[in-house]
Amino acid sequence: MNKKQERAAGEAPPLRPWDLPRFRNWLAVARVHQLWKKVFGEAIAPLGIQVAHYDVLANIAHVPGLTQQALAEKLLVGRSAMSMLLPELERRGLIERRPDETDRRVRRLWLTPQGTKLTDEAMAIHVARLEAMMEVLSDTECDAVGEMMRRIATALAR
Amino acid sequence: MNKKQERAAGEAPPLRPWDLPRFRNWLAVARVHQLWKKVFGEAIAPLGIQVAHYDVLANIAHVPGLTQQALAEKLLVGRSAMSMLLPELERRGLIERRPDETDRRVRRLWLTPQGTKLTDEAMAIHVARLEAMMEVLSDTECDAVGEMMRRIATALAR
DNA sequence: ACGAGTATGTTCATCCATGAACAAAAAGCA
DNA sequence: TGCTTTTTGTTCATGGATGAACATACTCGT
Repeated sequence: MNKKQERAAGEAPPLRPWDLPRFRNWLAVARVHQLWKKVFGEAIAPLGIQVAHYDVLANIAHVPGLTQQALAEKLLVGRSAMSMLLPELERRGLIERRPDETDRRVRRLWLTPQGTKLTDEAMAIHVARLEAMMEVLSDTECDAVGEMMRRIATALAR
Repeated sequence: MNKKQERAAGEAPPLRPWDLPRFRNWLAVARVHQLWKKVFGEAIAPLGIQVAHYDVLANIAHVPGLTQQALAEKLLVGRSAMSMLLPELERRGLIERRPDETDRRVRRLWLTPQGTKLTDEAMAIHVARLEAMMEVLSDTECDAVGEMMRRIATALAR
């Protein structure tokens, strides 16, 4: 007997994502990503910052003198989000926005000593938690995941 | 010569996430997830729904009669988010909220015929896009990713 | 059966992110 | 040089998600 409900002739049965093995696998990816954001957010909350703040600080630490535009692209958010977020970090003395010397439109981002200190602490928490999470994968497994994800990313951004 | 900046003796050099291979690999995971959400959101926009709506509809299609609580847990959001979202879907005639017969607190969720039709269309788009995205992985590769992600998820939810 | 504790759903104030509209500055082009 | 187009950043109205406080209803232990 057919487990599916009756359906008029010629009408294709609806495709359900849960029927596909690929979907179940993708679901696991999405779930891990969501869980990580929650776990990491709670881990850095004691420092008085949120994940969005950390992403900004860490990227400035990685590429000092970044422009707001470049930062927004890295973070896959709109420029306006930076215009809302950065003044807060500046007010708290964590970052500095200095005008570019040749292009008067752009404001380049730098960490203050205080911001550097906080970012170092946050990054330490970050790497510790990340290592703990990825501990269940061997190095080769982890690299394999990264390689496949990069393959997917380039396919998606076509 | 040491590329790192001078540092007082006894002070550990700060750990930067970008130094770790595992971080680069994880970054690829996060990037793919963000990209997917954007791409899929644009794909179902013509149907007049957003990803959050789709997640609700698809989960009701998968488990008809779901409670709001169970749905919120599946989606990793708070119960209040459902209280805000579901009335809108009900107003548009896509879902129905019927009280449970024995427990008068819970409201169980069902798709209307109209909602079923829309969800079928959305799920078709979903699986098509998903297959297109995962096309660059072989079946065994895809399964391997899923298995590793499930391993990480259980480690995270400890 | 009674009361304390627990579970479900709603409301509300608040916070973030978005995207359109805008101003200022730079780049391209005749 | 002038004029248009593009780029960078800001402002603002909007919408979505959150978590605390609340009301209602169920459960468990006695």
